[in-house]
Amino acid sequence: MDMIIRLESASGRPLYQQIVDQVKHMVAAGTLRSEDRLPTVRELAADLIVNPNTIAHAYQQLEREKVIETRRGLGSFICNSGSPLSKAVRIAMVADLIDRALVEAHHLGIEADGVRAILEDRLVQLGRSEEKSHV
Amino acid sequence: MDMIIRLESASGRPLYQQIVDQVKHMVAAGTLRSEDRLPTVRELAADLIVNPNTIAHAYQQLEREKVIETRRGLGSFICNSGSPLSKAVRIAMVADLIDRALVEAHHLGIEADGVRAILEDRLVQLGRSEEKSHV
Amino acid sequence: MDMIIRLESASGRPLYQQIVDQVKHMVAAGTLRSEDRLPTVRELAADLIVNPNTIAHAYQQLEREKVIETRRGLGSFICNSGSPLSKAVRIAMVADLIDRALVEAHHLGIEADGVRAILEDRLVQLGRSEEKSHV
Amino acid sequence: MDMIIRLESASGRPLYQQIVDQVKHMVAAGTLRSEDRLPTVRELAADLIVNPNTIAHAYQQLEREKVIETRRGLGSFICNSGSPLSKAVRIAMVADLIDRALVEAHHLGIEADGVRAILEDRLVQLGRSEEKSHV
DNA sequence: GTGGTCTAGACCACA
DNA sequence: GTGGTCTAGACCACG
Repeated sequence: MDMIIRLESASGRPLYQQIVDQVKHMVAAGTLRSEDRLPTVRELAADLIVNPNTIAHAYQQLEREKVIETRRGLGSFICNSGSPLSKAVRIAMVADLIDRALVEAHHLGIEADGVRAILEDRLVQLGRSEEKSHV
Repeated sequence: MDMIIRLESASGRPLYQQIVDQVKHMVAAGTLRSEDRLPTVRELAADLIVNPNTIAHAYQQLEREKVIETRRGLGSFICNSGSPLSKAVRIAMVADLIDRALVEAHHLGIEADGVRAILEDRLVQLGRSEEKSHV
Repeated sequence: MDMIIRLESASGRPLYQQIVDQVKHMVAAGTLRSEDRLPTVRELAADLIVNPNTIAHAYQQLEREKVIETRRGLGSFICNSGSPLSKAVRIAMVADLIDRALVEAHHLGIEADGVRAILEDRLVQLGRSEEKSHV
Repeated sequence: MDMIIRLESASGRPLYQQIVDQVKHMVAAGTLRSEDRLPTVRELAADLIVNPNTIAHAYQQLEREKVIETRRGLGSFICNSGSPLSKAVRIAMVADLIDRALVEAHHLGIEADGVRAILEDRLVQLGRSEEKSHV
């Protein structure tokens, strides 16, 4: 199975960050599971046609966030260990992201109920993408 | 009334982006309303003790997003936009931000109910800052 | 004032890690205080005769650990914000380091009281180096 | 009796180093005593499911540190060393490790009394693992 | 001028 | 063969 990552070099978002985002998304969606092995740094670099250092940077950030663990000489693997951050910090991080979504929603003319509906929809989508990957 | 903006030079988020965020936040909360006049670039630069270029950059972005309108020789004013984007596009933009929050929440060990609770909390916070502005 | 860092390229310990260690040591000892400005990446690179990327790597790690904060376009500054890690994790980290010291002490024939004495001595030294820097 | 070693492939710490640490820990705790025989390289490699080279590397380092002694054709044995280093050097080595713990503790917001408490706790833990080995 | 990102390519430790 | 470290040098966003 290939891990499918799609980079947009024009997006302004750093390449390594796009990789981090997409791996985290796949883990949250269940497409990648605990103990799954990621492509090696060199493989993914060749696949995405970017410098191996860029991939290494992304993998190191994923490891710092405890999304993956790297076993020397073997490769990198998804792990599901809990975040070492304090609960208050974790909630603040999510609250900040929710805040941004709410402000943006207001400017786009989407009210509270609309945001609630979108939230429920995305929760379902994230859950279902797991089933999709088994079809 | 002064427009109160608080910058964190350490947040990693660019200063101009923080200004954009906070102006949009104030509009979302009702602290700023259509036709309200913003401080001039120079005034705000002196107030926040930052480079005027930084303020100008922020105002330009706000104008691009149709949050404010600059009238030659008169200053910048909040305009009630009415987003020109289609409903589907607008929902997709908010859904994308919600998605990021959900992915992050998953990795921080915060489940669906936790995110719902945070959403309700932030909705209340946004509402309250509106009430404060009515005092 | 120069920030004095001494690298041993033969020590096996990565250069960037040696820089991180020494900055943290100086902060703990009071030689560097909140709001003190660090040399720029390029300055320190020229000073230590290493690649600027190596310094940048060290500074980024210090920022992740909330030892310094970097203000875009201005430089890096010592900050004294608390660790975002949960208390249990923080205690475990220190306990692990203490454990290593205890095991090493045993193999070197130093018993519990000896280690306690060394601890008290180092506590005093760390405190005093602050006074020394003011002479 | 088997020598129980538990490796964490995710810890970042090299496997061979973890083996060295744990053997030294067992000697410090009294679980292993002078003249005790260690498993052969092949036995331990099979037991831990790692490359024999890794075990050999660990044993070589233990021998360099005079923790074990390899007797041709007989195997490896714990030796009660008696470090050849001068007292001043030995104290300096432990002091350096304590220093690192203190610097880390400072940055994690753990004060002197907290470190003292952790030290006493770890001393008790080391002692208890010795008692367990007497059962 | 400041740090951040990315490329290219070398060397080393580890398994 | 795997990732980690370091060098060298380019380009860009930010202030």
